[in-house]
Amino acid sequence: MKQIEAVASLTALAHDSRLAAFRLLVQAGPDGLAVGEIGQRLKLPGATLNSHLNVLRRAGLVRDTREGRSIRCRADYARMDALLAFLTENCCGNDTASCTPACTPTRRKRP
Amino acid sequence: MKQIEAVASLTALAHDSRLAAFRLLVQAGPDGLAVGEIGQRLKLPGATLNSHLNVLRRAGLVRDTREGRSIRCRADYARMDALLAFLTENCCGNDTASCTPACTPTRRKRP
DNA sequence: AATATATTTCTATAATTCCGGAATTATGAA
DNA sequence: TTCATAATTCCGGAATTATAGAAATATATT
Repeated sequence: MKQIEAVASLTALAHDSRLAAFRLLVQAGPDGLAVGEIGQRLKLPGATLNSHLNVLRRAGLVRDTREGRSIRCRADYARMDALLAFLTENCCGNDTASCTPACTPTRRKRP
Repeated sequence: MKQIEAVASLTALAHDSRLAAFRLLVQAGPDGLAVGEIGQRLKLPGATLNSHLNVLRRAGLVRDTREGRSIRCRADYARMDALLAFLTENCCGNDTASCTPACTPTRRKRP
């Protein structure tokens, strides 16, 4: 991931409503949520929500597909992971001695 | 980590110069870098750099200690990790079946 | 076709952030 | 104390972003 893309992603997430919307989608999983559903949960006017979703879309963090007259949004996990990797890239100059446990994130357990 | 803290951290990182500075510190490791050193590497005027560092400090992502007339900055790894954890929290509703490998970030291996 | 629902685009106002020169503060050296 | 270096604060104009009403578009239903 390029720095310019990382900044776009971080900018997209750096807002109360957008971060809330993105986390809803992350937690919703592969099924995602319809735009209207997000709006109901966050209690946002349509135009406001849409402009925020557009920021997340441009950043590549949210994808969507039309389903009838609804539009279903999903978090792009690969994009999110690329962003997290970018932040910790070459942490401590890859000197594992000084890097652990200092900058080793506590990660979810793999099943 | 609270949402409001996450937004502050993301806002801090959502800028070209600030992200570059933070990554320099992440990669520098426990020794960190002096303010002036960061300024030289990023070629930023003092006032500009300082205002950016203040944003990172307020967000809790950068700590510093005075050393003589220099001030040495360090990335706060715990804070960074908390932010990454916040983003992926309860991913896919913790349904590991749908969550792997979709939203399992590839992170650095533990040594 | 006519109507209802879902979402988006357009638009304007309000609010916030960015930048860096100049002045100021802090520390160490002569 | 005087001087030099390092870093910070102050300030205000320029640029960007946020918000949401109204109008427009897309799809489904009758």
